[in-house]
Amino acid sequence: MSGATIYDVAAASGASIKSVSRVLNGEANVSTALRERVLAAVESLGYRRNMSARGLAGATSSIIAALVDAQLTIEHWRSGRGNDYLSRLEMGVLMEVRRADHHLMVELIDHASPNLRRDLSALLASVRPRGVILTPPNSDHPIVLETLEEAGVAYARIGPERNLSQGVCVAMDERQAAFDMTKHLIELGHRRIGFVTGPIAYAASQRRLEGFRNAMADHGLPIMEGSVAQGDFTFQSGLAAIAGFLDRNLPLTAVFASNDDTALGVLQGAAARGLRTPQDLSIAGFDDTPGAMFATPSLTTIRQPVTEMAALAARGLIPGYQDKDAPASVSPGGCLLAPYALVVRNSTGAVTP
Amino acid sequence: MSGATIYDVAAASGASIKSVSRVLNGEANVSTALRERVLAAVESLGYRRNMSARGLAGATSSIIAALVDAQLTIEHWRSGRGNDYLSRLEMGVLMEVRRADHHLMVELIDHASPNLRRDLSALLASVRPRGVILTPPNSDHPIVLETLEEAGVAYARIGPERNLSQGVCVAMDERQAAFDMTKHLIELGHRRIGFVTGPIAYAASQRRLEGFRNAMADHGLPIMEGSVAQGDFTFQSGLAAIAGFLDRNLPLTAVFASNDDTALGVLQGAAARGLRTPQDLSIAGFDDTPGAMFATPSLTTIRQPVTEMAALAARGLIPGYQDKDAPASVSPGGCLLAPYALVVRNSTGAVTP
DNA sequence: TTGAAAGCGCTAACAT
DNA sequence: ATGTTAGCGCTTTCAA
Repeated sequence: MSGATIYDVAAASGASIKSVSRVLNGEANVSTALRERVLAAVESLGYRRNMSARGLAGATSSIIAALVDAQLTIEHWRSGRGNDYLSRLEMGVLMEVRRADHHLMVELIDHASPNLRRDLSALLASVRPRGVILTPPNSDHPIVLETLEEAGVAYARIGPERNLSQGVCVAMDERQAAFDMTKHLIELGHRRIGFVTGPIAYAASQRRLEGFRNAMADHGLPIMEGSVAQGDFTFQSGLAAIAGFLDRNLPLTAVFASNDDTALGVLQGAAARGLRTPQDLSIAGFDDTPGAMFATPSLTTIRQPVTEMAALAARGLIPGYQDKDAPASVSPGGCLLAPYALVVRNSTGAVTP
Repeated sequence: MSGATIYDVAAASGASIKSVSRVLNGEANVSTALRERVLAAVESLGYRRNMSARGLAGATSSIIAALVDAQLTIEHWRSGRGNDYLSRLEMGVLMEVRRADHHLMVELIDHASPNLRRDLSALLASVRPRGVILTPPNSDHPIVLETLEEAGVAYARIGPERNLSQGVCVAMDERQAAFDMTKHLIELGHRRIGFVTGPIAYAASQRRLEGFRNAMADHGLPIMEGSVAQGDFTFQSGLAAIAGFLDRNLPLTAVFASNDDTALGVLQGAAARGLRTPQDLSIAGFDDTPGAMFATPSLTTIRQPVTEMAALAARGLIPGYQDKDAPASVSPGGCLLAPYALVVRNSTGAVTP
């Protein structure tokens, strides 16, 4: 039952193992009759291809590896901040992978290690994954990309910054999303809007800032001196940013933070200084992490389509799965674009004069 | 470089492939001289055993599979609640797995599917994992356990309820933790404490309630009529529970919810009715999810050692790794026990008469 | 203590 | 359109 091999299927269906293999892999040149006999045998024997044997005989295994940054992950874990990004990513990969009889493997890689190249190529040699999924900031890591190229392993990059045509590129329109959020605030009557950036190392930080700037410019609004604070995607940096704004008596009516953790920091910092949200200060975030929904007030934010991006990535890595569903839209650079959403909750409101 | 095989290592060290294999697997009967020559060759060639070949030739692969419940996971994802449990679990497995040259695979299984047995045994036949990690409620799922036994695959159960000696059992002392939290509230002067339970399907729900009851009894405190509300681990059920308490004018000074999501619901519901926390109502949770830290006020809770439990589970599944570190404590039932922690934050305070 | 040889269950060339 | 055969890189007998 559980130990049926391709030979058993061949025997039961009166075909050769090669024909069985053809059917299983959806190759051409199989008569309908044979295909059906084979499929029937597969079903009745409960046959499943042995993953190890496939991996050993073929050029790659049936594994999609998510390369997760060790430092970042451990830091997330230590801080108690959680890692919502990772679980949403996995969700997307898992949904695709199961349909194609593939598997998800999670691997930690340390992008700052001096042994990065050695460790990564050892991993690739040992596992020989069908494809690898890279998340920021590894999506743009030169050594990682180089090692992958050398090993001839297919890879998908989520939210990459440069050389968008290298590998499968999947992204969301960060700039447009930040533009939309800023526009949302402006339409609520806000004119003096503060912004808290993300860390410089992340390409997304820059895009989000651009979207903010563009929206302000498009509506003829100036960006006040000192109203753009440098943050680093942490709660702490949100606390620091709002403290800075208030200490300098900037007459802001809204603050747009580059991610939710930061926005939550702004929210708490503002509350600590006696400001009510949204009456005295509207606050917007970016990402739509779980905390956004449960905050008081709940946070207006951009839902980042992590799951959808991961699904597109996985689909792009598994041959024969690209276009089974509606084709995704594509950016000028050639990236597959997943749709974000502006989620309006209770932390933003009309400006009260 | 990346394609070195065991034959290359054998040639470079002047040994047979069997000797190389012996060294790699830490088997006995290898002279020190030979071992060192082999190790040197391994190092200089950058050799790593091919995962697929190992899996094909041996009885099991070098994969630890985390069996994640599909329904639960998809539901978490849909609701935007996040899945902190999963990422903490993976963290623990990943830390152990890399030291033993093993890998983490994440698989979705649907515990409510009529095809559960078939799907699971197909998975096991295909992957042949070194071991499988089960989380609640699958830790006690009879079909899952049966299928695993039949397939002869080792498994670890996290937080199981029954037959604790079956498989590797890993847990925390839920009852004692709930006892400690209740005691914390009592020591702050609270005498009228409400409790919100978890879903009946979870063994932990019952344990936590017992801990609460025991602590109340130990301190000679009665449990007021109607002060134990049925919840289901969701934010909504917290909202409902506090609404129920308040509608019936129960003079509670504190509420202990069975998990953080529920506690956050209680917190928000209480605030909506004009109660300040902790001045008017102290609120305690359980789990220490990311939301607990960022809530306003931040939530007093029990830090569930998910990562540590997962690490113990992984260690228990990889032969030769059991006792490399300090041995874990063991419960009467034979479970490995990971240490929880009472995290006192700002949602609990002394009762104000 | 060491080694030779036989598979594990597939895929991939190469027939037919 | 179908089948034969030779590996893939290990672990596992079995010998020496």
